[in-house]
Amino acid sequence: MSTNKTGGRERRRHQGDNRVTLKDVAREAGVAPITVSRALNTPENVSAGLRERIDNAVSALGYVPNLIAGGLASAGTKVIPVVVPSLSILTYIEVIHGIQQTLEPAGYQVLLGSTDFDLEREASLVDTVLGYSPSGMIMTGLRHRESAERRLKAWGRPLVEIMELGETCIDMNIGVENTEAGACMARHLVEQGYQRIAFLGTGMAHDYRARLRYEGHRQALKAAGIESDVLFQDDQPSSYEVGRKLFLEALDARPELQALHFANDNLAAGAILEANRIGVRVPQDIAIGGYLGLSLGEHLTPRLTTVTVPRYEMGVEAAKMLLAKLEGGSPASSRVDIGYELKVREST
Amino acid sequence: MSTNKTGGRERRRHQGDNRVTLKDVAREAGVAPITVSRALNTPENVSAGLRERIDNAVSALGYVPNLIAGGLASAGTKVIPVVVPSLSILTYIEVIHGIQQTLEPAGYQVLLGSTDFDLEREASLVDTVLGYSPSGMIMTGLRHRESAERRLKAWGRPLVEIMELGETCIDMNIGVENTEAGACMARHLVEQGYQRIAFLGTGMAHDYRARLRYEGHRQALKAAGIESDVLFQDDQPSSYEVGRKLFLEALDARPELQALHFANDNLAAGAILEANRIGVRVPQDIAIGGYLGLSLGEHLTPRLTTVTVPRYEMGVEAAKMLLAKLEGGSPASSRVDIGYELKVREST
DNA sequence: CTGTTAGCGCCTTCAG
DNA sequence: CTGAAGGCGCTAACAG
Repeated sequence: MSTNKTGGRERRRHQGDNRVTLKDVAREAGVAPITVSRALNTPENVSAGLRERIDNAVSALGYVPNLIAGGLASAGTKVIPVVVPSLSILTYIEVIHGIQQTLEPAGYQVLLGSTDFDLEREASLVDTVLGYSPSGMIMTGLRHRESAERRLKAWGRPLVEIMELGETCIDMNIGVENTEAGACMARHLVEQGYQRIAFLGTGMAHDYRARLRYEGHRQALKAAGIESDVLFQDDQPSSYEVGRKLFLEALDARPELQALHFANDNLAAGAILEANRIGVRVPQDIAIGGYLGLSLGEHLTPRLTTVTVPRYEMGVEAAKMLLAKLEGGSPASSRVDIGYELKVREST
Repeated sequence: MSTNKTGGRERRRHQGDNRVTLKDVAREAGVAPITVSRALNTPENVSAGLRERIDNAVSALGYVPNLIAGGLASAGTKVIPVVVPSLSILTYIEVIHGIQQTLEPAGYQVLLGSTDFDLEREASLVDTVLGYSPSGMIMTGLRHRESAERRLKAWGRPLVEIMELGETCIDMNIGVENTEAGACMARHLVEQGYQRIAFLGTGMAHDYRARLRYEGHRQALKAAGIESDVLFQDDQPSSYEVGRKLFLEALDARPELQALHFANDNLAAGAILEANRIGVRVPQDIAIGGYLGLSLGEHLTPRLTTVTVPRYEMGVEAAKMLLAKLEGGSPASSRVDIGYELKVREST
């Protein structure tokens, strides 16, 4: 059945290497391999007749391009590494979701990388993923190891740094002003008349964006002439459980507290749920504010006051910026402030 | 500064193609390229002296391997595509997290793919990701398009199908018996003495695993001689909001209902939160059961009775099965039942 | 233990 | 619009 009349000694080295190649298609269609390549990648450069013959051959043989070979030859794969600090934090998941939903229809695949908030691992991850000759890349935050930053700059392809906003970025930047967002909630609490206010966070030793929000919180309280150093923190990843613990701890240690500013909605939700359980009234006994805008917040009783950040949209926009640059043009802007919004609900 | 004394006409075709290659390292260390390759991949096959010279050259030049070239030459990249139906559903996220945490330390990267529950897209996604010559792959569910299944079988490398358990799989399988899990909760509700029981789900038209749980629910009720067709459903993705809507709808349409069996904890949580808000007592006025074991369930008042599935662990195990096979051996078992557990809490 | 040789499958360049 | 030649960077196979 095979057309293998010419000696049949072609060495097939790798196991399972029975895949149909461009060459097979070319033979079937009676054209040169390069013509098949063109018919697939730039059909407008191939006559209609050949195009059809080639398309037929492709589906007859069930040809699927080897993207690795293509990537090697053209020095770039349609892979976009997305490096985030954690996959257990909903925020990053939602951003990734936005990125993926935007990139996949454009023919790009997301290569996932997680650093666990460790810049050293981030640097080595950068080395690894650059090894896949990606066309572009998305990273979290603006602070990186010197070595990673150098590598990325030398690489010179489209790169979007997300979640945070800064004066200088490697290539493109989209995010929010964490300091301002933290200050925003703090000011709101002050305006509501609360005086004894605490900040409650977790993993702040490595999550510097949370630290920035705390910094904003402190500045705002200081500006209002209020004690600004009441801080409760923990090391574990954010969860309802940690929020609950922090809440009980604060209640116990500083019963005079009037308002709690949580570093994120997971913690704040854990606190409200515990308040429900033990009969602490929010906000009458104590007010609670969060950060993020998780949908859960709207379903709690009382509904959670929070500073929302459009996370899914941030992912979408980051991907669009990348695509714009990948497809030749330059993005509308290489630095976009995705913004945040104070949602005053019932918990403050 | 450069050592480019030999004519300097080497053609560098691609933009930005100033990367250090294996050849550069070889020249620097005064050995053949293959020796560098070996020093990096199988150091035990290179003498200590050369190894050191090579390591020095590598760091002096800042060499980073081109994984694409390596992948082409050795017919396999250290990329593992993970294909899931959705990135907006926490379940899959947690599984992915487990997979990623297990694969990354072993030197593999996760390539993300999402099908939106569309088997047609799944099939084309399979074609695409196979183009990256992955070493192995993880897919969701046991039902695929004929074309995808054929392709995957012909591919012949390690593949784990997750989330569901079945008689026949392509290569390896880990998951739970959805039908039994559904029956388990239904039986529990009957044992608690509830007679008028409804099932409430969403997206069941495309999510056949949810349909299987409903099927189990029906069988269990039928076996107990109870009306088993009370079903409320919706098309949107699961969310607290949809759970809330379904809950109100059921309350309104069938006030005689005594227990609600939700297709997942997101929906069930939405219902409990709404019950809290409108003053419906759970379980006194109506009982509520879920499926998954989301951590939120333990923090609600009342705490949610649910059938838990170890999602993170399933990801870890799936990755381990894959690694076992990739690293030559064969996994302990190629079909593992990760199990589920009925957690009776306060909501039933 | 080290090197030589010959590709992996595709795409870039340059000719026709 | 189509084709021939050569190479992307690395590694498998086979010597020494």
